[in-house]
Amino acid sequence: MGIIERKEKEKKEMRTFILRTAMGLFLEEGFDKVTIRRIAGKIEYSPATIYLYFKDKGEILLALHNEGFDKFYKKQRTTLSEKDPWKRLRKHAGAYLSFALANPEYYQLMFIMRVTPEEMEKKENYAICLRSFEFLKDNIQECIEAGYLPRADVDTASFAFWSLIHGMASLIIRKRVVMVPDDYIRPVVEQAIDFMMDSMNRTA
Amino acid sequence: MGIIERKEKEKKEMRTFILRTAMGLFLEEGFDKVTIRRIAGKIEYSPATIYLYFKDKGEILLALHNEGFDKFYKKQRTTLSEKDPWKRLRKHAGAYLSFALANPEYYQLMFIMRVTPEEMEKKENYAICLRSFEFLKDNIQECIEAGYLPRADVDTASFAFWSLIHGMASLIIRKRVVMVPDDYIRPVVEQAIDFMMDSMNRTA
Amino acid sequence: MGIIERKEKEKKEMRTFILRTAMGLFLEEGFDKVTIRRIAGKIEYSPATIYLYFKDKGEILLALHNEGFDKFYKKQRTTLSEKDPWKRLRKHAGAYLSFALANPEYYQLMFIMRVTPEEMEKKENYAICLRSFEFLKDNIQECIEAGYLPRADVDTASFAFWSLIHGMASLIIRKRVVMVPDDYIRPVVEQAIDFMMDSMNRTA
Amino acid sequence: MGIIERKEKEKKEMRTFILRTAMGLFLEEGFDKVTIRRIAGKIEYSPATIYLYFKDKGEILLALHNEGFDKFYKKQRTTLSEKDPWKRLRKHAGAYLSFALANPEYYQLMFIMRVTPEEMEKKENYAICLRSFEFLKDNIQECIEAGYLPRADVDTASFAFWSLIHGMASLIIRKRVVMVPDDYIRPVVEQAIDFMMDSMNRTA
DNA sequence: CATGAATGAGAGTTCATTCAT
DNA sequence: GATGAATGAACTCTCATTCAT
Repeated sequence: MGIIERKEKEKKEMRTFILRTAMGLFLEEGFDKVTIRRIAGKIEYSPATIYLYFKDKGEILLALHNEGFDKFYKKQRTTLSEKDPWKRLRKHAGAYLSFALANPEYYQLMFIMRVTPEEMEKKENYAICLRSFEFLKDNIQECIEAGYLPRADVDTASFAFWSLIHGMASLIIRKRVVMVPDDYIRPVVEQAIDFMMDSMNRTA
Repeated sequence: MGIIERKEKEKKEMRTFILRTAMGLFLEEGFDKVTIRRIAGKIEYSPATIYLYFKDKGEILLALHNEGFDKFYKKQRTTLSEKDPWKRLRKHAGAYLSFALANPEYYQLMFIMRVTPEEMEKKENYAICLRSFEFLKDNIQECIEAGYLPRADVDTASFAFWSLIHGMASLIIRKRVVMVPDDYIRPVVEQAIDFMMDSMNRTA
Repeated sequence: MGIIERKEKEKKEMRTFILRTAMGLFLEEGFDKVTIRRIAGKIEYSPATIYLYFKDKGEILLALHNEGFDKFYKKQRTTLSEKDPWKRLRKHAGAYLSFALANPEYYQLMFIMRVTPEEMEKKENYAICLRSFEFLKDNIQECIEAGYLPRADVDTASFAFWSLIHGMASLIIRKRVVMVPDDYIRPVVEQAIDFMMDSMNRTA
Repeated sequence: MGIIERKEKEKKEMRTFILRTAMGLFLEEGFDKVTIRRIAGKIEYSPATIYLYFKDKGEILLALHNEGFDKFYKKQRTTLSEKDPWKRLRKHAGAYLSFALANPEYYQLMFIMRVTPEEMEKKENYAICLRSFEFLKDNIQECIEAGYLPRADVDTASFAFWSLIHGMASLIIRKRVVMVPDDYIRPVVEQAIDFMMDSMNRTA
């Protein structure tokens, strides 16, 4: 079935093309400049064409959202090179923030944007999100097993840890850290992580 | 001049009425349904009337933003009844989250919404934001002075603490805590705070 | 009837105040920024107050139009100091253009702005306009009688002369003389007048 | 590609349709009744449709402005059939006024309307205007070379001549020639031209 | 005399989406 | 598969004007 396969491949390529363009707009002009018309204009197709590849605008955003989680998960997995779970967790925190600050548009789609009840109540949509959370939780579980984080409950610690780093990421992305000049933000972040992790690790 | 006073009062009431209505729309339908027309429609006035009370849409949002910070600051100050700084900090965290979860629309305007460079980056606008942060910082400074949080730097600890609680609040408001059923969220939050605070407090 | 007189005087003063303010807006911000609201705002009265002194916006513009003609007529009469009718006509041309270029807003109201059929079909409105035209015509009549402008018909010559200077004034005011840099316009104007007048005066 | 051609033709026709409608409104109701909505209403399309053919309102006005200059230039060139430059100049004056009085809306756009600094002061926009002026200037240059207009400077004479005929045209269009009944205006105009041209031509 | 309050009408513009071709 | 053409429904905002007080 070479023909069918090729057709499918072409369809995928077009979808990718559209997504790349949408992302470009996102980056260059901000969220509310991502409109069907603008995407169509940029790829030099008609707006109607977009609808051959995506049901509606929401589907485009969802695809980007999922794409973001894929990229993110890949980034998370790079921490696996570190064998010591505690050091790995530290690395994880750094990688999380690097991802968020380097890809703020993805990060917004993934963790900040309002989700409509319908969209996100479907399991298939947040499964991808859970996968990343589970990855973090596994790391924390290992830390507990290795004796770091004495007395910590894995669910509680995971939620707390995630909240901490998401809190930093989202405050920075949404420009609420007005008390720190832009150039100093990264060191401040690192210190905050170190402080919190030192605190949590009673064995230190 | 009773008349003048009454007129002023009425004007204020109308402003309040508009703000309340905007807030209602915010809650019921989400941010981008908050339009001048819809507000006008809901209060059964003409759109033009809104402009008698507010310069433009930005002014309405800014007013709500500031209103939010006022309410928030009041809530923060209720913690002052607790004299022990460490217990007060714990109370502070609880109050923060209570405010955020009880007033998610305010919270979004205050800490989550994208800010346009011009409008909200003016010092007069984030002064009100800084005031709340300073309040937290003072609490943490007192904790340090009282011997809690040994070796913590006040700026680092303040940023970390804020990030932690903002992280929880914003993940919940934006419905990203899919792994916890709604009814269990509050206890999970409390446990996470306890876990983190216990960790930080080496004297415990 | 001192009271009635004073009342009338006050009414006139207010009208004048409004007109001055309207003219100021005209000058500073251009024609379409002259709105009832803006005038009211500038004089720190309510828009409704304006309507106590003027029937509607048209009446304000008409008043300014007439005011312009008064100023203009005064300027025209300054040429009377010149006894030789030909020299006086030359002076007249210069004075006309000086007025137009120094008071472009008045000039627009007087000679360029579209007039609604109703407004201008009333004799009382263009009587003031005719007066100025008659003044020019008288000057030209005297030129003819003095032997300048041989064979010229006074009506034809008056219309031609007026057209010439109005043409220059309006082209300049409406920025159509793109081939001449702003600084050179006045000399070009003077040369054009001299050229035309020399031509017309066969006795020269 | 017959299809593409036809599509292009249809697009052009629609643009023309819109322009014609705008022009109709201009004539019937005056400049400030020319709104996107009214145009749309008249052609029984939605306002949004207009934007498929024109970027914005300015583009429509600019198109009409340029269209006017094209028509005008064509009219100017009809004078070339006259070989004697002096007779041709006389014909030019007549053609100018005929154009202005037969197409007052075009004339207003071209020579009377206020131009916004940005839009119309761009060279590409007044190039078309200069072309027409140059055509007049060439005619006058030839007159000078042929011995008419002795001692006239070509720039001065061109500006003076243009001012004269524009003066007549704009005074008539803007209804300032209240001293002449409408039916007599054309003859008055012709006499004025004759008078002025006779005057200028010392060889007569 | 003055005005606060209100509005109907309307401006230009943009969007997601549809559908016949 | 692709699109040109179209639109309904919004949007923010401004204006001249009215009228009860």
